[in-house]
Amino acid sequence: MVRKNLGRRKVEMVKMKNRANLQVTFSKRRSGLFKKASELCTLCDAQIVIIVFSPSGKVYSFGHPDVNILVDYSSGRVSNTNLDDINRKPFIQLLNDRLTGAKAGKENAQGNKAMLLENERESSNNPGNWWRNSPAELNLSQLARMKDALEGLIKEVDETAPPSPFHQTTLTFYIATPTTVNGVNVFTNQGLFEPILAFPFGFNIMNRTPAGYNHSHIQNQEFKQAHPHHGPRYY
Amino acid sequence: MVRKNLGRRKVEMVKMKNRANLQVTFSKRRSGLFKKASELCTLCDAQIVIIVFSPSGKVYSFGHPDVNILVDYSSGRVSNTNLDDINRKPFIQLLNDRLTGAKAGKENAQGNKAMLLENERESSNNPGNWWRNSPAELNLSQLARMKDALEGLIKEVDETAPPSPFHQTTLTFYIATPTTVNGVNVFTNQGLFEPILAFPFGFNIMNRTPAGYNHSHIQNQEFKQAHPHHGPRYY
DNA sequence: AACTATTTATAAGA
DNA sequence: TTCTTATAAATAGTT
Repeated sequence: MVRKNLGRRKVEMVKMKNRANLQVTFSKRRSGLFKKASELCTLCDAQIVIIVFSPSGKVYSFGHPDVNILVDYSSGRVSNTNLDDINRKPFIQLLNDRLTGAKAGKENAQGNKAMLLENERESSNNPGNWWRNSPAELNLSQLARMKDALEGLIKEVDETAPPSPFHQTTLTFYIATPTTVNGVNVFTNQGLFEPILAFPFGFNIMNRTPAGYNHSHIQNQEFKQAHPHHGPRYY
Repeated sequence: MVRKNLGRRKVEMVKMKNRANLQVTFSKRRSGLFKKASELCTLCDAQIVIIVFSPSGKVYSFGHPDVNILVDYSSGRVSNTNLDDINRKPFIQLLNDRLTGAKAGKENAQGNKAMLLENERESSNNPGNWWRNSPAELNLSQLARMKDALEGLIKEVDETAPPSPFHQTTLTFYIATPTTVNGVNVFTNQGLFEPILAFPFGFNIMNRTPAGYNHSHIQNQEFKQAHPHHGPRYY
């Protein structure tokens, strides 16, 4: 009987020449890498961050429990893995607080940021705070509002922060993309709009799959028309 | 004939209960993860950063071409992958310049940092600048000096930087560990002492395998006596 | 750290 | 892309 298929073949560890093959291999192996990371997190209770730049400059990331861990360790106490430790309120949480305050102010026309910050814990349980819900619950309108909120936060930070070699005006936000690839839950970012890094990293927020939407959604013609700014590749 | 070995067995995707098993699985799979990343870099010309926190709080990292890429992208132009772009001199390079100057000043008792900074390019070719050599060429005495230099840099940054919510006084440095695990060249960090992140990240530099030394070296009794600050596990 | 029987990943081809 | 298949590679449990 004749073999239909030669099967997997050994591949030499050098840069692939065939561009089409390289693209497909990149995609498969990136997926495999993230799956391995996911398994390591699950089996061994590890916390992992991965950032991958494709040769064409696209950015892919994996984070568990979420990419915010990079910042949560800013206290210098790596061994402290208790993310709920209130004494270790990280930089990013402060940013998110401000975003919460700013956004709530807009929404409710109350505008008292200080008060809203104090009430942060309560307000996070407020159903009006849609941006704290799971990504799957967001619709396109909400995404647009979230983008506004993020841009407002970036502007606010720019205007507030003093000049310093340590300060950069660009903040990068990562919108969690709970995508399922090959039936595997690969991306484990739980946050809704967690920055990858507090330090500027700079890729365009709108080149990501919006939270709550996966690849299939984006392939949808209706989505494409509503979101022409989205490029051809999303995760 | 009797089987010597039951072979690999399927494992349920939940946190492992047995602590000893978890530790060995963590080690094996982390190694595998880094190998996969290394292959993806080689085959597809990708650039990857991985940071892994073990459940016990230890930190392991992988970076190709080096972890500095996180900072090199601070210009916000992710698509520009040309690390040699002289117009995009990153934050970390500035830090390294200062370290170069400070160290050279100490070494040569000349102390004119500004001048040394201007001469940075030349001086990097100076055989006296041992810290620019490949990690394999470093000995323990040099490592100790490097540690001093790094600590000096951190102090200098602390004293110079203005207070800001964006500034933290802790800088974290990663000493490249060109370790070979199971015959696989897993760590590809080329830099000698590249920070993982410009943003504070804070794990103790001396909990890493010193550059130029691998696991076997560290197991050595002589090394242990010279470096009691090194914990039981090094990569 | 080594050993194998297995599971898992994946290169090609469709 | 996504599916299939045969093979390469990773690894769980053992020693």
